[in-house]
Amino acid sequence: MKFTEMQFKIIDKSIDLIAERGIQGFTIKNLAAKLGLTEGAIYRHFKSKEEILLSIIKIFQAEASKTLENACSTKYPAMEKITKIFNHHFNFFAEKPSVASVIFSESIFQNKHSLSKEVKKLLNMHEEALLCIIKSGQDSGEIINGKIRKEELVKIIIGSIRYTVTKWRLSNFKGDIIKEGNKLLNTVKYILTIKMD
Amino acid sequence: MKFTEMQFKIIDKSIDLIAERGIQGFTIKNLAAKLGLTEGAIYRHFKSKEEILLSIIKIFQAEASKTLENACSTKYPAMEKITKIFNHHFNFFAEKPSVASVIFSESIFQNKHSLSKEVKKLLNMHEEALLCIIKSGQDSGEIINGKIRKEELVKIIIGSIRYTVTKWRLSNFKGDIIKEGNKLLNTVKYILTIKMD
Amino acid sequence: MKFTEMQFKIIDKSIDLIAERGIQGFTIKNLAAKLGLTEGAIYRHFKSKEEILLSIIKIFQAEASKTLENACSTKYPAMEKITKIFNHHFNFFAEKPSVASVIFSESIFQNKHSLSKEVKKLLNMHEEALLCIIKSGQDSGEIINGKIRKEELVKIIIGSIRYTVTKWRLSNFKGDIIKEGNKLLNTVKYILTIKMD
Amino acid sequence: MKFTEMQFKIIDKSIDLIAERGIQGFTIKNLAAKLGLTEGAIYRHFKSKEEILLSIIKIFQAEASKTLENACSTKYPAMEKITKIFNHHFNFFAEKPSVASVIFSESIFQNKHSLSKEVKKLLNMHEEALLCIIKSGQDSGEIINGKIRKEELVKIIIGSIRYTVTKWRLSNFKGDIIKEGNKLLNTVKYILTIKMD
DNA sequence: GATGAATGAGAATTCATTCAT
DNA sequence: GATGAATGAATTCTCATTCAT
Repeated sequence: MKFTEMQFKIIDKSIDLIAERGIQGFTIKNLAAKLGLTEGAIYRHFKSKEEILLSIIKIFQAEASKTLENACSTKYPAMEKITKIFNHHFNFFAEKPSVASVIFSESIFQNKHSLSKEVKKLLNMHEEALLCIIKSGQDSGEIINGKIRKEELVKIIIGSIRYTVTKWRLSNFKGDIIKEGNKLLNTVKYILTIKMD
Repeated sequence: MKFTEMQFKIIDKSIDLIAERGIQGFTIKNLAAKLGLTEGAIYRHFKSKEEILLSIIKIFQAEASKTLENACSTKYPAMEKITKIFNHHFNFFAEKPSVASVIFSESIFQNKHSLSKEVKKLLNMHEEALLCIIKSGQDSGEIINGKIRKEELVKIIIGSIRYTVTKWRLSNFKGDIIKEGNKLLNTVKYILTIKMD
Repeated sequence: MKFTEMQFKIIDKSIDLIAERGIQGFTIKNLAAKLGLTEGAIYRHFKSKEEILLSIIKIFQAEASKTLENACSTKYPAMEKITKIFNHHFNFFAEKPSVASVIFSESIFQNKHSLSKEVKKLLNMHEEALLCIIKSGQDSGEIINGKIRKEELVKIIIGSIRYTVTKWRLSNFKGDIIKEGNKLLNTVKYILTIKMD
Repeated sequence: MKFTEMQFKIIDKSIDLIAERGIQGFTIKNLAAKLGLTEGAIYRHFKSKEEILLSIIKIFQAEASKTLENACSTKYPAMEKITKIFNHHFNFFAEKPSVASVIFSESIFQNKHSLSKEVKKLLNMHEEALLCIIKSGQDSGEIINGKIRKEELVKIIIGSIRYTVTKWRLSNFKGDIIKEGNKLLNTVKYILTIKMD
């Protein structure tokens, strides 16, 4: 997946546009206006609108794999790894709120099979990374909560992150999302390390 | 908010249609076909497409308020209340998977301010009910986890429910969502009742 | 041309509606709303929308022929007859401004041949009556202006009345149209009676 | 108000279309057919149907101001100016009968406030030019009719022109409108120069 | 690479009219 | 007489895409 500079620009503006006006506002006309181009020009860089959407997901995937790839294999303590993931995500959203608007809106990509397939892949990447981290933490004795299955922990972690960001988005990005992320991180850490009776 | 029989039918088919084909597939033409009517006929029952979407949210709200209204005021134990909410939701989704496709897809309604306003209201209703239940549980000593702020608990509970359902939807409703709900419920119960050190 | 009470009511409201919203706002739906009826009900009284328009012209024609019929045959002085016509018209418009909006808007009826034919008839009725009056006035020596052909006088009289009313309408019926009518009448009288050199 | 060549073409055909079939026949579909284009193509040149109508009036205004602008300021005799105006208008209508169908049909533009506002402006332009000419003629002694107020003279002149053209239009442009215009001009000249007693 | 114009399909909505009740 | 629901055609406008220049 190599993109030209112009393609990156188009993807970027597409994300902004979707964030602002929803999938229904994501039209070639609107996109061209945002880019200061004519509609035809966009087709020099992408052969269809669907390909732009696909590229958005691919970018997200690439971004995610950069962060997650070594998530499990490295030897850092599990808690440190989780902290890193939290920080990375919330910092990223704080910097690019429009991404936050798009990345958790799977319904946007629901239309075409080719798109929703990739969305699922993206979701699974995160799940697997988290699962692996938790497992390694359990193995090392760092995560001592044994009553809760790791699959449930993953649901809770990903779910609460998603919901926190979704709420932030629905409030038009009011409030400090990084602070919110930290609060959530502490809670998650606490849950992961509570002693069994 | 009183709806005629026909309006209910239209709303119902609209939810199905959105579930199947996304908002982009939610066209008056498709809807009319699903209803076995002509396009014009729909406008005798709703004055615009937006009004149909609004009505969907209103129905969700009405449904929610029926379940949540007494959530806090009644004297049942908090755990019982939470169990009830979990059961109600997951049973509902199991019965009407298309609702699950729509209700957590806020981006569908992002287009128009009038719609997103109502979506936020719906979200807040659930938050407030849960907050109230947790608070009452904490007051009664039932929920003994004092280290975690109730706002964080709410995020975790709602977030994990939403994510569980979202995943189920993305898998095309494969698997037993009720069983998934129960597993999640147990985890949540466990988290709520862990002793502090 | 006999109309039932309800038909009169429909015609009346139709004129109002056209006056308010133009021909394009003259829809069965709007008309039904104005009448406090359903759309279907109107078809009990008129078999088509075109028939309503036709009836409007017929009413205008009937009204006109009542005023003009004896215009020429009676023995009153020409000036008195003209005064009467002026007064009658301007009083009528003052009372029913919406008629003023419709009666000089031939383009409204331009659509269908059956309509525009009747409009022409209405116009001719007025022309002939005036022509006849002027001729009788010239014969009796009352109208002494011999340099101007009576056809030109008719154009001037009808044209200036129409224009006066059109301007009044475009100003949203502001100002005293009866006073305007009197000023115009005096001018016309003056023109009709100026001595040749 | 600069128009592209294509915009001019569209405006031109729009005038023709309205002349032929009334505003109710002035549909984008009909217009596109007349232009040999698809409906969508029109929207590359005008952003709405209303904008086309607005442009028609603007063109009329521009045309009028070209003719009227110097109407008063130049030093030619008043009669000559009036003659010029008459000739210009009647020649124009003779050449483009469809314009005659549209320009005096204010009710066509009655629908939208933005349109009727401009129609009034157009009317006022003509009134003011004529008023100014008559005043200058009275000052110079050329127009010696002192008994008739200049406002009434304007009504008579404009009204009779309008009516003459309207009748010609209703007769489907039969007869020689230029000859009609000349007859009217002579009459007007006569009225303007009759001696007071 | 980009523009401007065009296309053809399809969007939401409105319309006059019909008809069973 | 009137209602409410429906129809089918038409309306304005938008869309993704194409292509000559």
